[in-house]
Amino acid sequence: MAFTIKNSAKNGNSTSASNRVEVILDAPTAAAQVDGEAPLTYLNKGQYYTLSLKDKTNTDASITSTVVIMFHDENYRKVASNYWKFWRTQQDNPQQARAIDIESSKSSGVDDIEFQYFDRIAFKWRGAVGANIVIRFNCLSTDFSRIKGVKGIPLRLYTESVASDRVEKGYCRIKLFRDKNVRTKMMQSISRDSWKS
Amino acid sequence: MAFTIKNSAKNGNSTSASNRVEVILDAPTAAAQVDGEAPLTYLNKGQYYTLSLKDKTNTDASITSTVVIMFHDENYRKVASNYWKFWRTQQDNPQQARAIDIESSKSSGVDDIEFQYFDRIAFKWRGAVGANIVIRFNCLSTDFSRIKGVKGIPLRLYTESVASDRVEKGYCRIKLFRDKNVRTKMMQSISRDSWKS
DNA sequence: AAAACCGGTTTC
DNA sequence: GAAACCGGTTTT
Repeated sequence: MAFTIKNSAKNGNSTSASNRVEVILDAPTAAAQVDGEAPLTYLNKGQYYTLSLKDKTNTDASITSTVVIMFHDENYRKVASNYWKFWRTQQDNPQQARAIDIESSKSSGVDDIEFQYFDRIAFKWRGAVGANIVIRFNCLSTDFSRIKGVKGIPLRLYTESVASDRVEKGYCRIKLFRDKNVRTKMMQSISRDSWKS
Repeated sequence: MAFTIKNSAKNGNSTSASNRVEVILDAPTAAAQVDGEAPLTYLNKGQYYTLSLKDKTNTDASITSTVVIMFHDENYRKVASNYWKFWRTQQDNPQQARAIDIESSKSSGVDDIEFQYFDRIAFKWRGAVGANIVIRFNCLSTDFSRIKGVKGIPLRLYTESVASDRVEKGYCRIKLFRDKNVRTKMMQSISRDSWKS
């Protein structure tokens, strides 16, 4: 029952009119709401999700991509280091805690995976082949405060791909929940094209 | 709309059949439930409550009483220090954090108030006069775990009074909530005699 | 897997 | 002050 959130052609501040790299988050249980804001995809902490990358031009070149988990709202991003610092203290092993992980054995088409930072994964792939990475998140949208009973903070799954000296950016607005299962409570409708460039 | 929870004659392991010291918790908004367990009184963190002490024999002697906030269940009391240690780390000033406080200016008939420990108050009063102490709790029943969504731990308001070389003990099962207002949600019935000796 | 529970928070 | 919201937890 997989369903995909596609990289839409809708453009933000990119210099080119169309995107060469297409990113798709395969979120089996995700749904999206419209609050008048960006669509929201619900994901579960610890669960595996596949992120597919394709070069629409099929050029046989090496592309370097970085996948980052960050706060969606600008106000939160301004003081992100404080939130992550708090998150870190709540983890079992603050030193080696990672907010996002890649499952190499389930991923394909990727090379030179780097875990330089706790909040991102960098890797290379070939445009003619494409890449499928299986990722997992180790944080909850409610992990950034000890206050009980409050709404979780919307996060952003952000990608940056460098192909032929050109940088393409894209992101998806997500919320991370605790449940291992589908969070049926708030499932409402299925939306596409929530991946923005 | 004050209502009182009286020190019942019901006896546990006291050596005497009746109690000389009567303790009454004046809990304006409290209610009690019967789970087949001890009655439970709901209190609000930060709110003032009056505890009255009387010498039923009206003897004009000095009585030393101690009021303690502790865990009601034995299993929790066994590892109480761990819970309180955690609670302490969550407080603004772990060093001088107190779980229970007395408002001296509103209290009457008390002398030599001692704050030797964070979880108790000791003081002297005269049997012929009685004492009214106004106390306040600085902890929540949910403060002993960072897990969100779980039930709060039942606590115990415990008193120990020394009069004429005789020690009288009593307690009341309570739960401390956040609300500054009445927690009408779970108010069900009014019960008396929930103060056990 | 679904529904109820829990209690702090927010809204009305 | 009452009711709805929120999401982690527990129960069924």
